[in-house]
Amino acid sequence: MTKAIHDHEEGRAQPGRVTITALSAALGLSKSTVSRALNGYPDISERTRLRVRRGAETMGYRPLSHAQAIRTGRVRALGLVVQIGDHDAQRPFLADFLAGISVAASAEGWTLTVATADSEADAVRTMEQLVEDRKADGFILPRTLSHDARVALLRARDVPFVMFGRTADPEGCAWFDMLGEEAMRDAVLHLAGLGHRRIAFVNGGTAYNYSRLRLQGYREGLAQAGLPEDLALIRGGALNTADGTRETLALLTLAEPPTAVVFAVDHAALGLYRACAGLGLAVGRDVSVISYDGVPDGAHVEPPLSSFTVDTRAAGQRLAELLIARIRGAAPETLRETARAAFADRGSAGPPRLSSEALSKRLATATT
Amino acid sequence: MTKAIHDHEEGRAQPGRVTITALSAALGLSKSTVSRALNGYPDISERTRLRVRRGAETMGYRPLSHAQAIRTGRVRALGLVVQIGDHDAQRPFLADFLAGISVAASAEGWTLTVATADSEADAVRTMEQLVEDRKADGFILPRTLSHDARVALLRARDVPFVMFGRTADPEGCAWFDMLGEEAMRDAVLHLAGLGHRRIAFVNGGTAYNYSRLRLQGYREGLAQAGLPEDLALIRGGALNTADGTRETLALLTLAEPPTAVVFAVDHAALGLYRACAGLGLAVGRDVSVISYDGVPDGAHVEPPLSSFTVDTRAAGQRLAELLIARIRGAAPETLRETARAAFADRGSAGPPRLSSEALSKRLATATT
DNA sequence: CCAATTGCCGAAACCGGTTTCGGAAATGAG
DNA sequence: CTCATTTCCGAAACCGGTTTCGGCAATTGG
Repeated sequence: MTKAIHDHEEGRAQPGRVTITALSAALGLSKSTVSRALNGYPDISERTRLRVRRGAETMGYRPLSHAQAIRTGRVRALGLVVQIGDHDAQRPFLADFLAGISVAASAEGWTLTVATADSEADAVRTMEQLVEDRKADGFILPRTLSHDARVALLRARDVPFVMFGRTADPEGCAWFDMLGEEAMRDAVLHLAGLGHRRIAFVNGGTAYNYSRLRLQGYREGLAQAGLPEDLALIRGGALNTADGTRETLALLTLAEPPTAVVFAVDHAALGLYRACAGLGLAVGRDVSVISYDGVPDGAHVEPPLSSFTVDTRAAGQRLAELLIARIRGAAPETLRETARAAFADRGSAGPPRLSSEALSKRLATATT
Repeated sequence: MTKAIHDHEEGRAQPGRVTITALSAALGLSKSTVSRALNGYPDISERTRLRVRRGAETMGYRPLSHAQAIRTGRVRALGLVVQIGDHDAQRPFLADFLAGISVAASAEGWTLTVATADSEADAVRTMEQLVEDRKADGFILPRTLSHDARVALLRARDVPFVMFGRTADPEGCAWFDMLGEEAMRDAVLHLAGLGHRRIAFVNGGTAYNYSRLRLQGYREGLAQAGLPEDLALIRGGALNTADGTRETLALLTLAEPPTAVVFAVDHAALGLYRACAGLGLAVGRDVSVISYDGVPDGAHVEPPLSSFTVDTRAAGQRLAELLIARIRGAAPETLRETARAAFADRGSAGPPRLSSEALSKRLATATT
């Protein structure tokens, strides 16, 4: 009679599960002793602790995280809010990123709660919900902005988080990041070493913090190579192939066009291929290009795109490990790591066949 | 003194949260009455139920799912185990798929628990863990196989699930699926209508259930167009661009090559572009192609790939809705839906410029 | 040798919900 | 008007854990 509207066959405790009560009974101990033994309280003798551990092992006892959560407030879940349509470059990485997080999380018995959002404001709202409903104990923040509303929220609410990327104000922030600036610097040095004198730079989205750093790396490279900085050769806001094509055309129609271009984003670099194809230029010979990300598509163009590749899976894994440490109480200052991107030299960068002047002349005749 | 090893500042009930006890006190009712009122029990008067609803609304009461779960066994979370490295085609869809699921789930106050696996066996193990730890109340199964170990597990454990795709044995299965067979049939009819007489088919992975259906659709198209079936024109196992290039070359070097090719998978179809480029053939003129999936990359080749596009986001959304209904007790037989893929005619399929014989002859001269 | 600690564990309260059970009041039948 | 049903709600048990509190035994200090 007294029955919920939506009734399934559920509701009763499942038979197989061994609870802490069953375990304590089997061991002849009280629930509280078992609980404290397993959670590392100091007022349990080493002998008992060991006995409890072994008993739990053999009986296959696994505490239900949501039963623990009711008292502790922690559900042993990491949170990730993915911003959709943010920019296309994010997508190919997602599966690998998730794989890395998932592997690190499950190694510690944690899980991953994923939500999506279609704007930064929406992301903040979504995270707020997840925190409110205690669906995650902390968050991984991909694509950190220079001034990030998500960081502000989490700081205010005192929710643990780890950024994939660094930020302007490091106060209370933990992070893992790739050294994009070093990659850009090395790209310039590599091209300069091949003999290029006019090396352009096409940056990604300006709001992202990485853009600032990569531009800085490009400049550092020029300086170390003893090359002058030409503002006409620095462009930005290129996130996808169409953007890349546009920026390439703008660069090549300059009075003194570059003979090599460094891109901050692979997908934009792929646009250079299309621009060159339209102009009858050979990539890697007439125009050289080096980029950053290591997207799979880059291997399928001709010549394959030379790029600093990021191990997204490893990044996800490390981020999850850092976040778990953070949730367990480690100070954010001790949880800051960076890694280098590996240069995959695949042939899109070679010695300049034409000088800037010759290139300019050839383009003038080609387009008329 | 008595303190856990890893102590953060957490542990106490957060101040802002309004519990069911607080709500019931404010209403002058008992906890049990409030609980039953909100959960639709019939032994609560309509007047009281309304009063409770309003009170909950104004006080901002939101039950903690994990507190409910301790008794009900349900955590209001959907589960998704993504198979990594399964095949590349899956990746670009992932973000949209997640977005769809996420949106439908959060509309009902549910969340999404994601894990990854690198094989089917691993996926089964992972799902078992999630069920065991009650991290998900049910699962969405992407990429259904004809004989799926995941289905066997979930059936045995009586865990609700919904498939993205159909399966050989529909017993107890709910699903949402795209009518790939109709798309393949229509592709053949479209090409036949343009004048093509020799139309090849390159299928995807044979283990997937969709492959069986799409092949069937191709055959149906031939039959309806009154064209003979030539086994030499039917190939399979092409999942990525390299596969597609290989299969295209195999087809074009036949004594009687096809003038048009239908692909079951966009990424494989992109391989045809590379094969044609190598052979000096113009896609859409010398060789026509129609494919299936609607991946973004298809829009960036020349001419853009004509493809039956799948609205992955909508699929994810519908799947989540179906799964929630299933978890709430709806019979699986009532939760089976299909949708058509929309044909995006972008120019890679045109009337045959060369006959099969002429094409063969031209290829013979080109390669020597 | 006695008092004060210390080490170790059990009893019980608690977390925030759900569900069972029983009883008072209202309703209907005779 | 009485008695049997309903209708509707409260008290209390319960879910599976964690944490507080207190007590007994063994140790230490003087």
